[in-house]
Amino acid sequence: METPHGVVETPQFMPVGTNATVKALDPEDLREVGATIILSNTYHLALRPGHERIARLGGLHRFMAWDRPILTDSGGFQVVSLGDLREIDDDGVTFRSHLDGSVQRFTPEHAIGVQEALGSDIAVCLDQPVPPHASTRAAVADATARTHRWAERCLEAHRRPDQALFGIIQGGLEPDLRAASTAAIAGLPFDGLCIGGLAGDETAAQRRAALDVVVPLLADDPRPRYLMGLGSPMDLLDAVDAGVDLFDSVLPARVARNGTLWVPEGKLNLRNARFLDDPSPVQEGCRCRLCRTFSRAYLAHLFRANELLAYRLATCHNLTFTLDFMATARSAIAAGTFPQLVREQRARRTPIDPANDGLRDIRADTDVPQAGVKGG
RNA sequence: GCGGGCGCUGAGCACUGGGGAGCUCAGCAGGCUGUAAACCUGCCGCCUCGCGCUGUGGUGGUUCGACUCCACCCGUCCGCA
Repeated sequence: METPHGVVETPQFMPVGTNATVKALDPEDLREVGATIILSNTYHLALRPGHERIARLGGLHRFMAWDRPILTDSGGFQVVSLGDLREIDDDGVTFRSHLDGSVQRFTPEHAIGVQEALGSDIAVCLDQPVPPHASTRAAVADATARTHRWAERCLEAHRRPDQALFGIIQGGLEPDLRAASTAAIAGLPFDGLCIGGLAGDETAAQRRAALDVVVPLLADDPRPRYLMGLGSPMDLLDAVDAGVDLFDSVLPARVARNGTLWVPEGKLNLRNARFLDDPSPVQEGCRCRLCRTFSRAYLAHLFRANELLAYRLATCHNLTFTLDFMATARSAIAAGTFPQLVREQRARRTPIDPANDGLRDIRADTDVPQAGVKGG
């Protein structure tokens, strides 16, 4: 995928930097973990520090000192995540700011204007995502139709020729609505196609079923397919297998800040007492700055002491793990061994909760041979 | 020696003449998927896990009823001598 700030190999994962920062990391860290493109957020930056200010300061890339590609989310997700603070009508969304309670009006045109001011490589349409389970079919149909109308308005409003614009497919878990939404959005001259409304509380099987509706309809479509919000390794692999090119998620970074570290054998909660005397690295052989230098015992100590370094080191590790995992997938695709990789990884999925992220706690896994997914 | 404060839980602390295992921290686990998330949830006296048992320093007293009020003692802290 080519952008003004560089080429992005796919399938690819985008770390999330909502407030013009991937929490706890600086751009040098981001390069080191292997990020080639990151996501930032229209809604948050419009409220603070303000998109006009960022434009005056030279645009988002210069502002945050990140010279690689940036995709900006439209604020559509905040329609869901700030559910208590907003009202939707056909023209747009009225938010009560989560920062100061002030009233904020978001329309498709405004979302595009903000993103053009930010100067992201890829802008995204304002949409109305539907949580998979909390919605009736009528509500899904309604939100999806509105998303389509807004998509056309976003296209109409979009001016910058140096900025790509992605449309968003909705349709919930209803196969016919998904299919209709795919046709509607793919029928418009977007540069890429987002698949929204997943990565929520649906099961892995339900998500796969939805993807198996969308992707075949795009079989001859060269545009990138971007599943919004997906982030756990096994979920990513399933979605790549289904034919998705691009992902983003707060999960690896948030989970890291909250003490959970991903390793090939499972997940480690570094706040657990059992790591306090563990001199081994979080992941043997990992190239990240945590594993190169520090022990599990040290990281466990940092978390207990609420030391800021814990967040940086843990985030570096989980993002390295995730991005290397994607690199492994790309290599396997290039080598024609991707189906084997998928089989291998599926075999490792925990039998207790197949819908979980496929990472099992290694306490229950010490006698199981490792399949060994290693990136880099 | 005199005066005063305080005594239950790993620590700190609240409320209370009638139903007390209440809060914060620490501790022990779990969760987190287009970030209102360095956050949230559960547990945190004991057991056989049931709305079960025990528990407010000690001894007396007042009261129908005392963790609560009174007296003395013990411990501890502060002030004065």
